[in-house]
Amino acid sequence: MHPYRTHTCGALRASDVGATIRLSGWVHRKRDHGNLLFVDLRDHFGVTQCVVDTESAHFAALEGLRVESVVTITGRVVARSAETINPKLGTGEIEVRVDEVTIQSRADQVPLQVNSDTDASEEIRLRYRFLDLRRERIHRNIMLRSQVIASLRRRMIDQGFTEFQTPILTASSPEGARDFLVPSRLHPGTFYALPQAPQQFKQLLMVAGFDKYFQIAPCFRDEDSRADRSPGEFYQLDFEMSYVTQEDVFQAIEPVLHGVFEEFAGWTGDGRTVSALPFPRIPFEESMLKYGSDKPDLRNPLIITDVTGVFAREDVEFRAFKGIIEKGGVVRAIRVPGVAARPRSFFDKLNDWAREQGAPGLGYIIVEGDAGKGPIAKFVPPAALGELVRVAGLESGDAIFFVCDQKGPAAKLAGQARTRIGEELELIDKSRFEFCWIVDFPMFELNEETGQVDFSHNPFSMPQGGLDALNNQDPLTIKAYQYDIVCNGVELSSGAIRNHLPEIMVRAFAIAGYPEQVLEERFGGMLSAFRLGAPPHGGSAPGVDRIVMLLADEPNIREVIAFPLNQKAEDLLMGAPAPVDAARLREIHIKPDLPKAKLKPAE
RNA sequence: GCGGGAGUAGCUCAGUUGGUUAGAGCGCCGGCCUGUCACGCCGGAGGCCGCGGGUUCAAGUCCCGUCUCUCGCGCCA
Repeated sequence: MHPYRTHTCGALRASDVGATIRLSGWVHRKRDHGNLLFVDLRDHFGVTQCVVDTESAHFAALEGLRVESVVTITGRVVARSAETINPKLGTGEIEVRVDEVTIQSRADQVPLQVNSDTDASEEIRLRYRFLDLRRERIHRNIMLRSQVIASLRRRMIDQGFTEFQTPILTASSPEGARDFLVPSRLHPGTFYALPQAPQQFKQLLMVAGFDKYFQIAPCFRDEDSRADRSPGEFYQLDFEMSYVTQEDVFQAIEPVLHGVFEEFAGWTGDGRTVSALPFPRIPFEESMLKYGSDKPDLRNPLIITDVTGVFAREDVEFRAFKGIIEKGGVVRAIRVPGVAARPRSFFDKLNDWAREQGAPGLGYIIVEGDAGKGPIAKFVPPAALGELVRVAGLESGDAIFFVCDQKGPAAKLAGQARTRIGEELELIDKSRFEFCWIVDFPMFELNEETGQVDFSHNPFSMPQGGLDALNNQDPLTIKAYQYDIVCNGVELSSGAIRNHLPEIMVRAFAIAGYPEQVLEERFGGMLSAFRLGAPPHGGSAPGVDRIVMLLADEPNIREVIAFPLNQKAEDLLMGAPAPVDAARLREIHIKPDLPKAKLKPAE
């Protein structure tokens, strides 16, 4: 017989009754009845109940074992009597009578409870991640992650993509985040950068003629974390295609994402559905207006409208808004159906929330019949109210909330209010995955601080209208072939049709204030490639961690990463980052210059 | 860098207006229990109340400082 096991802890069924078998696993839980002891033995595959009584020489050995110890149990499979069958367990029709016990590993008292839903603190969980990963929920998440990646890979290959590897030790890429740097030993004073994305390499692969590239690519960015953004490193389904239009890119990747979400929508067991193909394409401007965001959650039925015209009317004398409108501001409104009967506290709470966001408040009008009610209704005479009702599509019983500010901040606050109200009223249907493409991003934007025109996103996107637009159009009106894919308010990726023409690149960089020399210095490799025959190409890179997070229905990205860094980008289990010997530092020509307060003694 | 929340037993948390010896659940240790499956019952150990200072007759509780964790903003596709 195999020294460790003949079956896994999830395998035994009624048909195995009578067999002599061997199992190995962790002691999940013990139920000690004095002369009768039940041990739930757990491994990756499941749980099996093992039974031993005082007749057995092994009773004491098992009784004295703490949970999470590892044992090998040899015994006979017996059927459970009808009333002791456990339907919650796959192996619930049987149990194992213990004949022999080998203790493989004794566990001390555990710092977090593996067999319980009681949540431990983030710090404890990360310090003892190997224990945390034994727990059912996160164990399942990591398995989901593996299956999602396998599915993505299979679907990409089926679509005719080829998987490549690109360097980890490389030079800075143009993504705009802070690089992780690796000092060079052979070239004193110089550094590699870890890739923020394989951006330039995948474009070079297109120039090299490989046509359809993909990679489950590790990406590194030295930026602070968020609940949906892991610090340091993350994975993207990075892909790129040659001789494609924007629409070709959408049609290539949509079925992959749709397919994966369909495949795993049932993972949480609550009947989730995926929006139909093709996913809606929403221009950036429209998204900012209607949803107040470039990553709208389409499960939220609330829509924002522009009602600047109403408050600009001569018969409306609401000075607070008028003053802002005269300085070029706008009024955005959110129609919220059927909340007229809500208590005053509902409106006050939203007003307080808006103040916390730094706004003067969240004005509103409640529509009842032909009349408007609420603090600012008195400034809006019947004719103006009529226009408001028409513009915003109001019905009796609705409320309409107002945000007034300059265009950018107004859109943003209205978007936040839309989300807030949607959550408050539980309007967001958690059983849906709603995808959309956001298209026509602006190529340039005005830098608020410097007043200069700057790239608004990836500088390597192709401007719509090409060189002609760059030469003859107001830069701030030029759109790019740049797009994001969004699901349930989560930005899964951005992508673009790339700019493969050096003369357009030179002109675009000139508009953003970079002389040709800078372009040559930083991206000379790509430029020279584009001067030796480059195909038109484009692609995108959906975030794998976020896809898994959505499918696992987890609010935090760390729940779908086996060994995540904490919020301060530390690995508490491995002890990273850590100081290194002076000798190692000399070798790589580094002399630390530490701020005094941050000096920590090397342990 | 900035703002919100938190830090009390191995873990998760409660702790009233400042007032005896700081509690609960789970875990741990011991005892009882032959059909449990979150087994049950009895008993016990375990606390620098994050750390430092202050106010007070008296501080887990109030004040100041500081550290740590966490969520968000800035930053970042």
